[in-house]
Amino acid sequence: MVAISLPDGSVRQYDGAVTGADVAKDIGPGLFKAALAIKVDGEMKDLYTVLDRDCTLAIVTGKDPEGLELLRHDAAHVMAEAVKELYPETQVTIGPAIENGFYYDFARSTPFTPDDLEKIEARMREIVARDEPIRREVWNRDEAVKFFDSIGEKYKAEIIASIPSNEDISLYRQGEFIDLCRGPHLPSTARLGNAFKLMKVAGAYWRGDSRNEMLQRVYGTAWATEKQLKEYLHMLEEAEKRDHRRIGKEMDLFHIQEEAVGSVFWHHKGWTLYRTLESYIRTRLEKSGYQEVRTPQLVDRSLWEASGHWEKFGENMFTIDTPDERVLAVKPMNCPCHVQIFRHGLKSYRDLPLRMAEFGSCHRYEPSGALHGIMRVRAFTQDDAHIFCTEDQITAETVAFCELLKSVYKDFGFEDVRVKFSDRPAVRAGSDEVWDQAEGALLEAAKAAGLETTLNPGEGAFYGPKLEFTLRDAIGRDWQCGTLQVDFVLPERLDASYIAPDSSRKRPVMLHRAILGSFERFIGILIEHFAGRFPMWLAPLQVVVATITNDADDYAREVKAALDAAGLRADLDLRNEKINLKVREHSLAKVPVILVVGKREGEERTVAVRRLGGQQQEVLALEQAVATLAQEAAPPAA
RNA sequence: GCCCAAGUAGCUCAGGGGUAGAGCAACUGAUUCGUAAUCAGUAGGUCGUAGGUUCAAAUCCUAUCUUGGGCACCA
Repeated sequence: MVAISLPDGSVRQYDGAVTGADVAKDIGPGLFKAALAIKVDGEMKDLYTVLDRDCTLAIVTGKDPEGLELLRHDAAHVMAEAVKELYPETQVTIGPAIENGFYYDFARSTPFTPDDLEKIEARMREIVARDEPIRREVWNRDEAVKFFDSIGEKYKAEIIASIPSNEDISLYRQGEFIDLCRGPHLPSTARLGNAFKLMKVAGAYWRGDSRNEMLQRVYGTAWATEKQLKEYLHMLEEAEKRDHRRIGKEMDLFHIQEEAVGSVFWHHKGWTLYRTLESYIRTRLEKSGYQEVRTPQLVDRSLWEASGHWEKFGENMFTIDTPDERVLAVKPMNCPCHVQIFRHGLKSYRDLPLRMAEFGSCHRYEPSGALHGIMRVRAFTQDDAHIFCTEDQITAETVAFCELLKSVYKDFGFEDVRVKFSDRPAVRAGSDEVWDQAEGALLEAAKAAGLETTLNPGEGAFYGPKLEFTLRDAIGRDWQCGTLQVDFVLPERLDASYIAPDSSRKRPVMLHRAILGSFERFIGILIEHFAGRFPMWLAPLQVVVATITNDADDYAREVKAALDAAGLRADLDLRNEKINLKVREHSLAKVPVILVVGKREGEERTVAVRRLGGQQQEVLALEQAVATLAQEAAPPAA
């Protein structure tokens, strides 16, 4: 007897061993049809796994997250099968499920064309229609290596060869195609359905190493239903509409051109946004006990040699040979310069913690392929600061920083921030005791600040662990903005010290920290986050006064003057055009407020307030409207 | 840096060996009009750059730059 407990609490008894498929069929033909796999005692298994002892069982369908992942994984396998049928000389490598879809890396001398993608996709649908059973086989490792070698799949053979030789491995066979895979898989190719689409081809290095050969990666998306697929494609279209590069152009915020690759030309509107952001964060820093400084752009190589940047970061630095035969570097970071200010004059423990902030303009020679709009550039400005403190102060300073960061993000409407904790890398400076303390303090402080962190093992800086705060852009890409790094190394290398209570000289600890990250990236994220419809306080142009007829011109000028006097960023539209056109144009330009004035408003000294996206207007007395708008336009920190 | 794709009017895009096209924007004129497109007319381009093939190149070839999507990178 085999007793199988189902998620609803019921138990089914069977005389002997059954498969998951039998149980599903037993429960109902609808469920059997939808069944993709099973979960036995919490573990994902093939639908046709034999159940010969008591267990808990859940039938997994496309509605379950695990089922969807399975579906995507199978889509990758079906794609590989299609490719092998169409282009037998191609070697297969790996093909996992990823967020929203899947990919498969192929090795072949000629790259796939967009045309090939269509053919592959069509063949995939044929394979689905063929309804090929997908079955698991267990092989001996060495035989599997031999087998894949014999059919010319040297990448597969290499993967299997890296598995310990005493382990058996599982292969999955569907039609003529056989692939190494841990599984589980769908029972047959028909279960994949047709809610998938191949998206793009891209190069990808074998085993993710740029020293290896480049493979052809084909990306696809796959869903449980056609409706979900459609929704996803629609979401991508919407995301494209809020791409910061598109909106930056539409709203006349900035541009980038060939002669200054990786650097932003800020137009007046974009620069207004930039200045608003800068002034906001400056106020926040001042209120949090930071001192703002300004350090040089060009610094002699000797300082970078002393700090270690010349050796560790040299490839990313712009350098200049001067007529007097010196070599200067355009600063890629502010930290060494900040240490110079710290070193200037004797510091006492009473001066600590010393929080030194700079809106430091930095240049880094980023690889050409890394550049991306204004999100990843070669010239950028950080809201950078270094906190010089004692080891005892690390926790308190970290908590205070996290609080400040959360509060700043909240002011922009970012509530769900991903935080990664990067711990000690293999190559590092400092003793294990120091690392224990630094990591412990950082983790404890993150917890105290109410942050949930995911571990990013071995990704810390060579001088200390770090917290990375990431925000997600319109199309799901994560961008690191804020950071906090604990550094015991630079104070040592650049000989920073303070006088302790016992009048001995001690090394301070440096906390490198940024909230926005870079203004360029953060503004890019803001543009996408708000789709260009900025809240009043950030909007480059806050109010447009639009007239209905020229009779209202004089009054409109008065209204504009009142707005100017209240410190609002306002424009005047006196053109001889219909109000419909004016409303349309300023709405498309995403101006938060349009004040419509006609003859009536002039006589009554009122304005008709029309808010972006709103259908109705509100008629207010001029003074009242200006006061209300001025209040709305105040930055959160003021 | 590597793989693929794309660069045509201010913007969005069509054209694919035989004198360069559309819509919107711009400009000119008319229209003075109550909340997302008033009408008419005019002007606008070394087809990314440099070579080559050809009687003839935006179109084919080569190189190069830039952009986009990935990969690698991101102290």
